[in-house]
This record gives sequence, structure tokens and C-alpha cells, in this order.
Amino acid sequence: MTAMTLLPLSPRETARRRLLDALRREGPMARVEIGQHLGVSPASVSDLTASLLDEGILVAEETADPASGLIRGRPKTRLYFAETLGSVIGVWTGFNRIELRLVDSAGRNRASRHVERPLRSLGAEELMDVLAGTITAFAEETGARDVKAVGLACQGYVDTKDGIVAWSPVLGARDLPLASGLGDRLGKPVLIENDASAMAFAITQRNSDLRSGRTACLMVGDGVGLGFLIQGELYRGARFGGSEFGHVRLRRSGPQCRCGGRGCIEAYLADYALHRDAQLIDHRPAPTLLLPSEGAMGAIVAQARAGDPALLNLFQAAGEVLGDAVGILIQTLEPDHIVICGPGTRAMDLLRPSFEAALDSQTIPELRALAAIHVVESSMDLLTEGVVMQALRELDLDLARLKAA
Amino acid sequence: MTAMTLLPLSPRETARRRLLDALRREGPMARVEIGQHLGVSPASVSDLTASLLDEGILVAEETADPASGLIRGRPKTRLYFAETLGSVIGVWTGFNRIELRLVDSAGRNRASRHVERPLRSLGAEELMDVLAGTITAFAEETGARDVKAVGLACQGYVDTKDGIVAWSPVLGARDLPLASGLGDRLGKPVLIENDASAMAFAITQRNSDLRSGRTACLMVGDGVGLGFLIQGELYRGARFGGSEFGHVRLRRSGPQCRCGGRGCIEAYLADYALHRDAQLIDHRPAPTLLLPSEGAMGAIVAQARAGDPALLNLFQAAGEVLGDAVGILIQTLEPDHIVICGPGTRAMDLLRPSFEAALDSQTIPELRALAAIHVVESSMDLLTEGVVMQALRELDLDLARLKAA
DNA sequence: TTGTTTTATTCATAGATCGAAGAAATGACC
DNA sequence: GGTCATTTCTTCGATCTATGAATAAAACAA
Repeated sequence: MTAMTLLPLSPRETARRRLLDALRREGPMARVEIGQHLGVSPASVSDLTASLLDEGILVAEETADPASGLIRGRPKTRLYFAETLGSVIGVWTGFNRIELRLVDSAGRNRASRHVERPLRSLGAEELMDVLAGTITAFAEETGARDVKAVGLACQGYVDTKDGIVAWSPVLGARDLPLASGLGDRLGKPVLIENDASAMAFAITQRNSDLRSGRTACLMVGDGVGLGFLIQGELYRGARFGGSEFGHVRLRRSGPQCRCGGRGCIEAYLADYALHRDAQLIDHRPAPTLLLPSEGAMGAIVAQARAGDPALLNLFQAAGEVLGDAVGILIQTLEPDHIVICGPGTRAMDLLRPSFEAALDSQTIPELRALAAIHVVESSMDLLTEGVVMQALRELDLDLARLKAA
Repeated sequence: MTAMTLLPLSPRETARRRLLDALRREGPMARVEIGQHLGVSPASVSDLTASLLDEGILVAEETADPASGLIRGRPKTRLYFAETLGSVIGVWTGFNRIELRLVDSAGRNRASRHVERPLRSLGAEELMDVLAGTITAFAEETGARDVKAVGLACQGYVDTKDGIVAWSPVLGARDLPLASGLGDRLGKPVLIENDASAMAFAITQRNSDLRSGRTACLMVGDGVGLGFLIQGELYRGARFGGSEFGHVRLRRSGPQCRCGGRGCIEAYLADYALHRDAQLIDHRPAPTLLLPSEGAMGAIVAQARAGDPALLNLFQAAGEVLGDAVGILIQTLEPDHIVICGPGTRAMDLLRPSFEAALDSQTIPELRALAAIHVVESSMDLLTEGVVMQALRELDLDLARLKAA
């Protein structure tokens, strides 16, 4: 699945996308409501929905809206995605874990699962075999019928347009044509995306405030990533990748990072880093870079909350790095919104004092005041949600172009 | 002059702007050439140019293109800006210097000048009186007839849309309504812009490669600023300002910066910083934050090139900071082009070894390779060129809307 | 049955762009 | 000098998108 989103869209395609996006976010709507929601005339909505009904993408709901029982006038006929359109699978690949999600064409969750599986040591072909196998097994287990596309999110610099992983610390890959490799194995279109971008997309889809202006979503979890959106659309750098902000070096000789460098933001804040450093405090065996379980991370956080001074130091240092990172974002991009998200927010109470001190100490107060900072508690499955939404959008376009041809 | 550029433009206005921009960049062109240049049909060009000729913005050249003497067929009639449209003044305000430039409506330079004048100590009203006086005097000296607008660039966070300087280290201003204040005094529309953004705009207007994709222009001079462009249009943060990348803190307890903080990028790289630190080496009197003359800076560079070890250390540290700064830009924004520009490039030979070492040591090689780094030697007068171009663009829009009303 | 109200569609219009046909202005050639 | 070829520019009709206004549709209310 070449990400056609990134190529210029015709006015019709843009309008169509806006309509379908709104329906996925808001649920079934009548034509009038769609018009009001999008700021478009009823005539245009009628025209657009006529094509979409004709193509079988939308269907009119049989049952009337129960809430409208008391109002008189012609009842609304709400429109929604046809059940017969099939489903889409979203995947996230971490250092040693694969998360999977099955959704229908409306984006509603049907099943989700995760599998523990180290991926770093695998060669390119083996990696793609394992992923294809895992996805196929998931589809079979869940009885997924008619899977139309697969979306996959992973850490690293991902060329979403051409479907190539240019660089990834968790896959150990260089210029890996993952989309075509998986696509060939599965016989379906595959869209790939940077994981922080995927989560940022999911979060902004859920909050309309974050879709206007500029929103920087800093995801803290397995790694640290940045998803940056301008007017609700993901920012793309050279080769249409996202950002590798997590691998900005903040301290010249800091702890080891998965990328091979030292002192990266990620090397202080990511789960693997906190877990490793907590192990070192207890003089445990050689640290690994594996993604620790949520249970293990919860134990560390609980121990810190209980007052363990060494662990408190760890979180204090991490909070300081987080403050420095957000400070750089503010002074560089001056976003309207900064969202701190991902599993790492579980320890936000421990991070916050040093986070705010570091942030305030290095930003110009007038500029600091312009950015609203949101903390959104979100787990890894928001990643699969984000990438699945993107795959659905691409599918919408494919269907339109299929009809046109 | 409320910067209407930042409000959504109608399709007609967008087409009109693209046409006039192309004419200013390329010089007089025939309609066919414009069509080829912009990728637009001859019919559309005819339509647009008819309005522009009608409005008196463009005129057809009387003299035929001498190069086309040998070719047969109907000769081209080249179009260009009417001489009668008046002129525009561009201004840059530094810490203790004002640069001025007068251009005609085609953007051609007519006169330029600079004035030494400390501005930091002035109050808001006094500052605007001084600026208005300087601009009026410049207009009189140069015999500028019919000045239609003024563009002013300065350091700091500038709300270009509403014409307010939200924060500026050189003006000591907070939320200063500079555009309206100057506009009232001069009786003309005034556009204000961050200085690094203005220079970035001028540089990208001169090089078409830099107008596609994402271009980050790091200006090193009186201060350090970032102008970031996406597809040739300036990136705007919250409140429609640019970036204050120069005040990103790189070293936790580095040298004093004009912004009041310590260890900012600017505090190592700006002319005032290098000059101050060079003075300190020689145990000269208390350092000031004044902008040193080009002569003084040239002397320091010459002395370093001659092998002065203390000065070489200074430039080595500055180069390292430059490398760190560019590294952050690459990993955060992954631009297609990075331009290092401004008077600071005069010492690029001294900066380069430590610059490249620092850059390579902290960027992921695969990502580092995606960004082309350009060094553009450019003096302060490219700043006034940039802001004058922007004021001209606004004027184009004003004229169109005047006719429409 | 006849209105009233709200929803949805149809239709004519406006704006923008384009391809193709035609008009204009010149040199080439006999 | 007259005709033709060639290139530039304009005009005209067609297409596409979006809209307001008029119309049709589907209910409830009296």
C-alpha cells in the first residue's frame, strides 16, 4: 500500500476523506449533521454521500434515531459504514513484543492481542516471515473475515510513502522494504508508519482541540518518539518519515541508548532505560534492552512512590530530561499543544517536579506560556489504533480510485 | 498591515501570488513563459494577467526581447511591474544598529543604508519614535517617492499576523504593538517579521531547490535564529511567530545570553558572544552585548586564522555548538535542506572541523545523510531583502482586495 | 385531511481551470 | 509583395466543485 495520502489529493478526494474521517470519529450521523460538522452545504453532502452509498461504502441505518422520537418533521436517516466492507489489522512491533488489533471498516475494535517475541536478532527475511505468520495466526484465531489491509507501526525512521524502514533501533534494519515484503507474504496492502506518529494521530483524532494549530505529541514508552501534527495532519520530514526526536542527544556522556549513541532523550526516559537503571541499582545481572512488562514497570514505580531514594533519583533525572526535551520543542516549534503520552505517563507524578523545574529554567516565560501541555495516559494499544486508522484512510482512497478507473 | 498572508487565500489570490512571486524572482516574462514556469495553462495566464494589467500592477514591455530576434512567429510581449506603483522600505533593527533598504515594486534595490543607534535602553514610545524618524529621514535622503509600505525585521518572537512583538531580547519588549505603532506614525501599512525568518525567505526565494520540501535556515549573526520553510512557505508556530531556536539551551551552565539565560546556542555563536569572549581573553574592559562592527569581527577571525590558540579554542567551541544545533534540527525535523547563513559564515573555515565532528557524533548516519547542508554567505542586508519581499506580497494582496471592494 | 416542520434532493449559478479553436503578429520563402 | 508557417495570445465551451434556492419527501399535529 503506497501511502497515497502523501500525494496531492483532488478536491473531491479531500472532501470525501473529511467526511469519512468525521463518521469514524463521531459515529453514525445524518446528512444535516455531517454538513454542520464539516461546515459544508447540505447540497454538497448529498452529492458526496450519494456516491459513497452507491459504492457500498456507507449504508443508511434502518432504525431511526431513538432520541428524535419527540421531534416532528422528516426523521434523520443516519449513515454509517457498511458491515460488509471487511476488516483491517493493526500491528505494533516493539523490541520483544508484537501488539495486534482487528477493527472493522468503521474503525471499531473487534479483537486485540499481544505476543512476546524478540525480533532484534532476526534477519530481514526471517523477520518478515515471523511478522506475516503472527498476523495470519491472529486473523485465524479471531475469525477475522475478509481482512482488507494491514497497518504496521514500529520505532525508527519509516518512509511511509514508499513503505521502507530507513532505520530502526528495534528491528536492526537499514532500508528494509517492509511494506512490500509483508504485502507479498500476506497478499494484502500493508501501510507502515513510525509508532509515535501513529499514536499522535490516534490522540488527535480523539480530541478536536488538538487538530487545529500545531500539536507535538511526545510518546514515552518502549522508546521515546515524537509525532508532530500541523492542522491535524502528520508532519513528514525528508523521505516522508517522521521525527527521531527521541534520539536527540541531551547529555554528552549519558547512558547507553538502543541507537548506539549515548545521552539520548530515550536513554533516560524509555521503559527499557528506567528498568535497566533500576536493575543496576540493585546490582542485578547484566541489563538488557528488552521491553519490561507493565507489571515490572508498575513495581518500580510503586517502590519509588514508597520512597526508595535511589529510584526517586532515577525518576528525578528522567523528569529533568523530559523538561529539557519539551523545552527544546517549545523554543524550536512553538506548538499550540504539547501532549505527553504513552505508558511512561504512569509515573508522571514522580517526573513532574523536576520536569517543571527543568522546563521553566530553560524556556522564555512568554513563549512557555503559549504552549498548552496535556498529559494523556495512553497504553501501547493506542499505537495500533493510530496505524489502523491510517490504513483505513488509505483503503478509502483505494476504493474511490478503483471506482474511478 | 495585518499580514493577510496568514489567513486563508482564495484560489484566485493564490494563483495571483504565485504569478507575481515568479515575476519578482525571474524578472520580466512573456505569458507563455509564465505558464511553463508555473505549470499552468496559457488560458489561465491570460485571464490572470488581464486583471493585473487592468489594475495597473503589471505593464507590457514596449521593447521586444532582443534574444528573440532570430525566431519567427508572433514576438513575445514580456510583462513586468509598473514603474508607477511606488516603493517599499525594509528595515532591520539590531541591538545597536538599524539597516534600511528601499526597493521598487518589482523588488529591485534602489538604496540602502545603515545607522548606528542603541535601541535596547529605549521605552516603547521612544523606540517607535526613533524608528519612525529614522525611516522618514531615510526616505527623504534617498528621495523615495510614494513609499507604499514598510517591512521591519527584528530578533525575537514576532506575531506577524497581528503585528505584535511578543518578546524580543534586543528591543527589551513584551507584547509591543510595533506594526500599529509604526503604522500610525508613518501613515503607512507596516509588516513585522522575525529576522531569521526574513533571511530564510530571501534565501529560498533565490534558490528554487530550497523551495521544495522542508528547509531549515540557521542564521548566525547578531544573534542566532531559525527560519523554517515547508514547500517554500514560512512555518509559523503559536501566535503565528517563528522559532526561537537560538535560545535553546545546549549547555546547562554556559555563557550568559542576551535572553537572560545561560548556555543558549546564541551565547556561543552570535557575533556579540564571540566578540565578548575574545575581549575577555585579552582582559579587556567589561564586555557589552553590543553588535560589534564587521571590522572588529574580521580582526578576530584574522587573528584566529593566524593561529591564536585562545581564539581558535573559541571558534572550536562555537563550531561544536553549531554541530549540536544542526544535529537537533536533523533528528527533530529531518529537513531536506539545512542552510547555514548570515554574517557568522565568515568564520565557517574555523568552525567546520568541530562542527562536523559534533554533528556526526550525535546523529544517526542514515538520517544525517538525508539532509543536504548548504553554507550561504550572506550579510545583514539579506534580512531587509527578505522582509521587503514579504511586505510587497502583502501589498499585492491589498491591491487585489481594494479592486474587489 | 390539511398544515407544519425538518430532512434530503434537484437545479441553476458561480468560480476556477483547461483544451481546442481562432485571432494576431511576425519571419520565411517564392 | 503576397502567401504561408510559426509562435503568441485570446476566446469559447466544457468540466469540476461547491453553493443557495426551490422542491420533494417524510414524518407528526390538529
